Amino acid sequence: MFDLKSVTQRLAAGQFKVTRQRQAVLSAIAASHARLSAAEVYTRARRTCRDLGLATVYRTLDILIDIGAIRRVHLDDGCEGFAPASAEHGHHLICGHCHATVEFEECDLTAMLKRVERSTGFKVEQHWLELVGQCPACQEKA
Amino acid sequence: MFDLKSVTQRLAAGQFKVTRQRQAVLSAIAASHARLSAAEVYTRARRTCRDLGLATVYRTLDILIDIGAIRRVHLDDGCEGFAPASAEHGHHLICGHCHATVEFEECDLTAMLKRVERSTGFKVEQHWLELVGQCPACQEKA
DNA sequence: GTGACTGCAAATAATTTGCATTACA
DNA sequence: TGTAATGCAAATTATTTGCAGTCAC
Repeated sequence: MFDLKSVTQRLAAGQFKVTRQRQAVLSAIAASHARLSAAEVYTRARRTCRDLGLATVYRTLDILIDIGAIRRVHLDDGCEGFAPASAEHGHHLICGHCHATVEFEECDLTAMLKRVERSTGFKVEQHWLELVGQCPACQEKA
Repeated sequence: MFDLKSVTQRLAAGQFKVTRQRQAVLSAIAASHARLSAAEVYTRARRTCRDLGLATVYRTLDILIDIGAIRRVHLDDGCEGFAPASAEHGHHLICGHCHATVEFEECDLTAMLKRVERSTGFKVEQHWLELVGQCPACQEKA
């Protein structure tokens, strides 16, 4: 689970210090249930921590990815965004409208991967899967 | 199929002019069987067309995506790359070592998507899938 | 001929790095 | 207290845009 306490513990368990800035970044991501760009994380985290620098946000995001607390997602404009990662192996489903983000674990590509491996001779090592759609709330509004 | 002739025709069929520069970009991508970054396309296409500008490469790549001749892929460093797109609906399998790229069409996520839709309430509209592995040649070398 | 296309250089945007200072453990 | 972490500003990298000249049709 992505909850503040457990992530803070994981930070401390690593060789990482739990600073005011890191907590602010963490809370901003935890509070938002959408994928955020680095700039968005910066803006939100700054509400809690006035003197936060953008460089620190980038540095913190890297660490959070390292310890598996968040995951990179691909944005439509080519840049990268970040979303909380609860599951060990999960993927993200993102609302194309409001960017609400849900994580799902049911990802059984095994059969497909086998077939692709057989037909191409490649050995598949990792996969990158992201779904875009419309969340319940945005469906109602439409 | 991604073959020079058909893409050239598709260019002409649209309102696009078939210029020396566009042909160079096209040939560079066709010749390489790997995904390329914009800078790599530039370097390669320049061998054929000495006075090619990087801006033109970007402009051309956009057009090629529009007419469905190539597809964006996600690079490990966060930037974007480009790979030939033969099939209407295909995905890419990329060698993590030499970047050789193969397109595959066997992508039946239907069952999985149904399940995800049911459990999340989202309506899935598009999916982004990319596989990374090791190509036959690189497996032998290892 | 003429409007789309181009190169170049300058503008923007996204991210990273260097370094003197601060603050967690 | 010692060292990792920080803010800021400058550096780097990726991409886009403006514009005068050029070329495909």
